[in-house]
Amino acid sequence: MKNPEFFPIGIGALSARTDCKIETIRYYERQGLLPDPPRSAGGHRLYQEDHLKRLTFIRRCRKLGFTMAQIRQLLGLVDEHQYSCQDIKTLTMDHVEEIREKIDHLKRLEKALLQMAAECSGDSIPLCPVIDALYQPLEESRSA
Amino acid sequence: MKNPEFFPIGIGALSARTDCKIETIRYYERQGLLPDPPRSAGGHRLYQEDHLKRLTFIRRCRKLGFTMAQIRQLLGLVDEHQYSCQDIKTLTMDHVEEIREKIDHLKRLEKALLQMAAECSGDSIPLCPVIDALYQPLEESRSA
DNA sequence: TCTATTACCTGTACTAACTACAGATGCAAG
DNA sequence: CTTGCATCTGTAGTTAGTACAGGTAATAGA
Repeated sequence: MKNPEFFPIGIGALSARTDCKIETIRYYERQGLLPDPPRSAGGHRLYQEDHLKRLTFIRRCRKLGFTMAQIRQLLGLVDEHQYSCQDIKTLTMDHVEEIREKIDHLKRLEKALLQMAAECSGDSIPLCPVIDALYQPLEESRSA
Repeated sequence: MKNPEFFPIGIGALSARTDCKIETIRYYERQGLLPDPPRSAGGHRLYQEDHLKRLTFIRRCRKLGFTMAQIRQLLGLVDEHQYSCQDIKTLTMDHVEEIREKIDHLKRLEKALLQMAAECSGDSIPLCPVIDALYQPLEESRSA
């Protein structure tokens, strides 16, 4: 047993166990991703194991790059007990497609920057083909 | 001549020529990337060719993924007439490095998602290894 | 039991890079 | 002169949180 602590736990303990800041937990609650937990007499949030699991799920999805809207969708399916493996796979592969597009885009940027930098002499003179290229009008892309 | 229009031009014309929304132009002005232009008697902004060039520069940098802070730095060098080719090359290659890190990160996400999705049967049963994996506690990453 | 120290509470404002709107004018053509 | 588009200012919204300020709750030690 790594954590010999018992439920319910406070927001601080939940934060420590999920690598999620306290403010972020309250933020997820406001956004409706986490249910409002019961409170102590004094108004402190008291969390059960279900909350821990759900927050773990949310955090892992975020680390995988899902947006909060996508997580909301995933949680919606799970909450309704209406999801099928196919649904989840579809959402996952949609997300993979988005990631691939981002990778493509970044690779194109990298290429363009490297091409410009390759023309730099590296001299200390106050003229630079990069600056030149960036200043050219939009319609024609600097004909050598 | 594609645009037989003469300076000074209004913000709408500048917007059309730079593929940059009017609100964005005003935003750049507030942020200090574009100098405050002279105004007409009634308070409308009047732009000269210098503004067009500078905005073109800013937009091109943004399309290449530079942040506004980085653009501010580039423009600072240019404005002071103190930049050298080496300075620009350094800034450019720093940015390339950031892009490479983003690509790496996205590739890792893609891999993780594909691994999870590969375990999906695609059946319509309400159980899914993806959901399973996402719900597992943080410390141990689901030992098969 | 008193007190000191955490832990936690709400509410607001900030981040980046815009976008969108409301409500009031300016300007140019017919 | 009026119509209608262009432009003006100022504010609020977007994403996914973070960072306070100012106050109360819970707890540990004396």
